[in-house]
Amino acid sequence: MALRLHNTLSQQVEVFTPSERNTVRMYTCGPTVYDYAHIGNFRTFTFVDILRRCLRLNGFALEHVMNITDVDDKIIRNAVAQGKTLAAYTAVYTQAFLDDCAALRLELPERLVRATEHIEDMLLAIGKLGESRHTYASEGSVYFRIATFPEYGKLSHNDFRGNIAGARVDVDTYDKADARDFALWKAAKEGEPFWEGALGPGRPGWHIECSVMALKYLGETLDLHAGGVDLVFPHHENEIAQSESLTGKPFARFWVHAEFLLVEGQKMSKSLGNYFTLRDILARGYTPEAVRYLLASVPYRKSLNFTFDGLKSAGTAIDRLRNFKLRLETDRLPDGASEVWSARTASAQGTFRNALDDDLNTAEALAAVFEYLRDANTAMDSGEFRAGNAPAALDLLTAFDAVFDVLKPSAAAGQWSDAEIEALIAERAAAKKARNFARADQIRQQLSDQGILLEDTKSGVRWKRK
RNA sequence: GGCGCGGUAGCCAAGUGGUAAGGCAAAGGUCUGCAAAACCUUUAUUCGUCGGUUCGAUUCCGACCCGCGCCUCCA
Repeated sequence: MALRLHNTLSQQVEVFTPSERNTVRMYTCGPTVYDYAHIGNFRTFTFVDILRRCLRLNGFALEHVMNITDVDDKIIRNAVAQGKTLAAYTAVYTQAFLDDCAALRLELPERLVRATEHIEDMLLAIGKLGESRHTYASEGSVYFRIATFPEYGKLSHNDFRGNIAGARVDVDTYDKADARDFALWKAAKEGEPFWEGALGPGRPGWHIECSVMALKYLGETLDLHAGGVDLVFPHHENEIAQSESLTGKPFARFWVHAEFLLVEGQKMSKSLGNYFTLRDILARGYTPEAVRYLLASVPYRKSLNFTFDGLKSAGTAIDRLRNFKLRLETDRLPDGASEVWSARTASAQGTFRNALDDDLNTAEALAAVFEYLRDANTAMDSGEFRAGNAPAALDLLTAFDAVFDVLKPSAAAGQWSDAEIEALIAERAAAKKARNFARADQIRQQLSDQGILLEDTKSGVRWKRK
């Protein structure tokens, strides 16, 4: 079954394949590094990560570019207020973003690009757009003239031929010819950092950076472009207008957008006190894996209700998966292999993969794994599941973790070495044999204090870090 | 007002024109020196509301109600 994705352009779920050979050329919108990224941002970035992994699971190679927007109004405002250079200011939040991504196990794109390192490219592109009469200058700024791009609105499915009834209009509309026009180059204001160029002192508008960097590294027509739904309009619509005006070719074949995240059923906002960064959540004692699991478990096209209850239950679900894996690795199972279970495992793999292929239906993929897990546990209890079935079952978990990536615990909680732990376990076994349960429990407690949990099973003692 | 998404058990959530996956929570049970792990049973006659089509609708159509997003910077 081939991978299918919802394409915002067609508003349909379509079979996805790269246009050439086997490599997917994709671009996703990255963060504006004016502050720590919040949990809503990470919903989208987690979706992109899941998308990457599913593309790879389908045998595609990736050529993925993501931008870091390191120049914009807020950055300039904050940097100036703090008396820092743009570079010094954005370095802090860029690093914080990368750290957060690492904590959430988000793969980095093949190429991470910064807006400020492509100013020349942007100036060139704006110049070219000028030559083809897609731009006009006003009070030192340069704008893109939407009227020159008749297809404007094809992504957001808005019909802009009439008035924009009810739409609020930008305060600086007065220097634009049309409310829809957007800035390609913004004239520098007093005291602001700026770049010097053919267009006069200023800085690039937001939309142009994505077009320029995508075209530069990925060519005229991308296979896939992704981001959050809120970017559909105007950001991606504007990218299309610029890019297609430059190249005359379709900018991207697939546009894929992740829905919004709510917190406790409400939209996240600083005034409601439900605005969280990853750091805020980890500081409350939740693990990055639980956050990742929760963000990944709701299919990307459905808005995700982020709750602390949900985070807790994600943690419990992960524990159950880890326990299952540990059991597969440590239980002494009867020799041989059950044909029934060989078939059952293969079927679970198939269901898992098909669910992901179906527009990244992570909820259904998880259901396939849990259903299998429950039945396999039962079969292990009854002796029906045999040693020869374990490798395939572990393969299923490997496939699962290639996408969800939550099985390996993040923090090495215990300071003790494996050898020290094993020694204590041996001592406890001896104590138990001598029916010295007080000493046995003492050792259990001692290990527990170090974050080590012992489990007595039919196959012997096994331990894990909590 | 325009465009888009959604309303399924206590919470999260999948899904199909043929009679409701999965996770978490809760209760009871099995196993167990203790603990952990694991499993079993129970928890939606019902899928926002009202109509329509159909032998049959949660699933299709229409209307309405509610929530959310975008239309200005925004994941």
